[in-house]
This record gives sequence, C-alpha cells and structure tokens, in this order.
Amino acid sequence: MRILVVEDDLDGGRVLAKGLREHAFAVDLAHDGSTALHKAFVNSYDLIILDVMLPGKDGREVCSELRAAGSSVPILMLTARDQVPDRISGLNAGADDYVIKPFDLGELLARIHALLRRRDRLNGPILQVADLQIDTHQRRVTRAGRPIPLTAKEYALLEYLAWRQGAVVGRAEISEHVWDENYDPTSNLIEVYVQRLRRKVDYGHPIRLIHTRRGEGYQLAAGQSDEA
Amino acid sequence: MRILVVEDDLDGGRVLAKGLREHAFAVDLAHDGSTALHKAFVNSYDLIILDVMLPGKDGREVCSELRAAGSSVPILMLTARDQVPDRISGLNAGADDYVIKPFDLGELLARIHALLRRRDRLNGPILQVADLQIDTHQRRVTRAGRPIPLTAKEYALLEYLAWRQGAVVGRAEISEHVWDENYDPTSNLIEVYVQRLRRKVDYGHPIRLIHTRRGEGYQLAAGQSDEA
DNA sequence: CCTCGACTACTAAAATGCGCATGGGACACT
DNA sequence: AGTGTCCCATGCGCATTTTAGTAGTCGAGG
Repeated sequence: MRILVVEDDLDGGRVLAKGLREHAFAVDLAHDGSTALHKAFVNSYDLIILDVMLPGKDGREVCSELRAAGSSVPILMLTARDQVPDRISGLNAGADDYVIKPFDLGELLARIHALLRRRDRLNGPILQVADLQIDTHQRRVTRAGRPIPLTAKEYALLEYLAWRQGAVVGRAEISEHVWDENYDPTSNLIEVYVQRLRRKVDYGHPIRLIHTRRGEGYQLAAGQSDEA
Repeated sequence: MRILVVEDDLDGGRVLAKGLREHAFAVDLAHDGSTALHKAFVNSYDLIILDVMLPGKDGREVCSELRAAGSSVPILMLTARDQVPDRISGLNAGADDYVIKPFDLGELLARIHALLRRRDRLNGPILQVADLQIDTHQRRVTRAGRPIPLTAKEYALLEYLAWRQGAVVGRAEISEHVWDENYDPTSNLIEVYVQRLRRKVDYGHPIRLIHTRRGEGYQLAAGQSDEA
C-alpha cells in the first residue's frame, strides 16, 4: 500500500515515513501543497496523509482541490491540538478522518487501516487465499495454521497481491503500490522478492498460490492449472 | 445466484437445499463426487457447497480436480466437528471457506454472502462470445467451460477482437492495439497469431468464432453472414 | 470453366528477452 | 563488530516471439 505524506516539517515527515515503512507501507514525501497535488495526480496512492499547516496552499485547499478534481483517494488530516476548528473545516474540505498532533503511531496506523478497509469494503482485517491467511492489523501471515515470518517488503508485496487476489497484477502496478517513487524499473527487484515470497509461502505445500504469468505479471490464487 | 450442493446424506441435502431456496437461491443437488464434478463442468454455478464426506471421490478430491481444471468458482466446505484436520486439507485443496457441521443456517448464509461479495469485488468484466468467455482480470479464457491457456500476445489479440466483437477489424487496427509502434507492416505476424488462436480456440468446435474477411481483416463473432 | 494473381494459412527454425537463481555489497540498527 | 534487510549485478535456460519460406485458397476476368 502506497502512501503520500504531506508535512512541511522535514524531520517530522521523515520520522513518520520511517514509522510507516516499518509497517510495510511504501511512502512518498511532499513538503508543500503544490508538490503534494502534483504527486497525487501523477501517482496512484492508496492513501494521503495531509498536515493542515503547510506553506503556500494549506491542507484544506489541497484536499478540496483533489476532491474537485474527482479523486476519491482516502485522506487523513493531521491537525494541531489547539486548532480544533481545523477538524471541522478539514472534514468539510473532503477529508475522511483526522488525527490530532502529537499522535501515537499505533493510533495513526489503526486509522489508516480503517480507511483502507472502508475503501475496499472488506469486512475484516483478514485476507484469505485458500489456506493462506493475512492479518493486516497484526501484519501476521500464516499458512495451514503455521506462522510465516516476513520482512516489511515481503509482507507489503504479499498483501498487495492478496488484496488483488485472483487478478493478474502487472509489474508496473506492483512497483506503484509496493515501492515508492524511487523505484528503478530496470531493476529486477520484483522478481527477487517474488522468489523470496515463494520460498516462504509456497515451499512444501501441495498447491502453489503465487503464479507467474509470463509477459503479463503475477497472480495470487488458489486454482491455476498451468496448462490444459 | 445458482448453487450446487454436494452432500451424500439425502435428507440432509434436501433440508439444506430447501433452506437455501427459501433465501432465493437456485439449488442443484449432487450426492457423490463424480456427479458433482460433471454438473460443475456442464453448468456454471456461482458457488459450490461441498461436504467432505462423500462416497467415491471425497470433497477434497472434487475440490482439487475443479481447481486443477482451472475453475475459480467459490467453494465452501462442510466438515464434521471432530475432523478438524479436514479444515486444513480442505483449504489446501483450494476451498475458500469451511463451515463445521452441524451448522446454523444463518451462519452458513452469512458465509455464502461473504464469498459471493468477495467474488463480485474481485471479478472484473467478462467478455463473452457464444460459449467463449474471457475473464479480463484473471486473464483466463474458457470455451465451453474448458480453460484455454494463451500466451501474452495471443491473449492480447483475442481480447482485442472480443472487445470489438462482431466488427470486422483491419490489420492496421490490430497492429496498433496489440503491438507497438515498431510493428513492421510487411511481416506476417498477425496471420501467424490468428492461426495460433484458431488452433486453440476454434479447433474441435462445431462453430468457428474467428472469421477471415478477405481483403478487410478479421472478425470474432458467433454467426457471421457469409456475404458482403 | 479455367487461369492467374493476390491474398491467406500453415510450418518450422532462429532469435529474442523474460523470469529464475544466486551471491555480494550498501546501509542501518543493535 | 555483528546481524538482518534491502538492493544491485550477472549468467543462464527456455518459453515466447519473430522471421522466413512454402503451400493453399479465393475470386475476378478471360
């Protein structure tokens, strides 16, 4: 899941980005409203975290411009404690939720997941593909009841594939959602990580879940006969 | 919504079928694995409810054979309470969910709706030409229920023809959409790929779907008028 | 009805480049 | 310093794509 963090405080932004990356999000940063809008239009984010206080265009303006442009990306606003009216105007501008600074990372993550879930119309935090279960809250993966330890990137990739389960997912889509704007399309990172996931997820199981569609992309699904 | 119930206990099956019909499902019954497989191939169900305990082929076998044949129909397994390992092996065989017998009809209905909802969320637009079906998300093609494996280019060509089904599609249009700007118009690539598609799609079927319009292009359609 | 030329079908071999595997290096955090 | 994750680079096998060549079909005009 790829997130855009818009925050004028450089350090604050970096700290937040790091925290999110540890929880398997791909994070881009923007430090002012115009940059934020530009990035939001160019890339496809799954969520945008928007500080109200920004140089130039403030958060509410960014938000309403996005909505005016027809974007339905979930937006989470950050507001300072003493600016209570900001909450109201933020929601008015089209934000989906707000969090008061200073915030606890755990709470922020909970709100993020709630927004993502709402968008996906998922009923719960568990993604399931055959006997593979992914708890998106705890970031825990099990297959046939056995826990599978994954690194942040491995998890991010698996979760994205699971979120689009059944569909053939192209490399461009994967890099868009699992990596950030610095992804180098000539690298073979995706293949490397798919291979790592296979070792951990598919090894020793009768049916494979991660399928290669040569020339098209990858697919996470239960039933795939590779020939016929 | 059409459901296949596979249950060897005649009374149990009838009771379940009645309960489902009261909730507006169309229900077919099968009492053993082979019949179930046959019905599943001939008809297209929206969901299959599969008892693990069956005479002859058991539920897991039916399940994995369906998956091996490329079917992606949602499968809900019924397992007895004391056969806990069945849950695992059921999911292993490619089932999407399981319910423990004896079950409450309300709970079963909830699971059914959850699976159907998931399918709706995940299933993309399906192109259909006579008995040829193209799932554009899974990139899977079936004719008369049988999966047809295609390479990336073959699929791209077929999807484009299907997208413009009925119309006569010229070579220029095909090369524009299926190949890139470097396409060499003196090559016979299109003819080669049309030929490959015919082998896979039309061979062994009474009606041809891929038609040549001499001097004009090609056409994907069920019944073509042979004059001009 | 036959012939001819243009268009299309089919086959097979050559070339391309995708995806897999693996190991080592950069970087950060302990 | 040590551990682990992420990223980069190389080489290879092989499915797919492409090229090329021959056989076959169609339809109009003689």
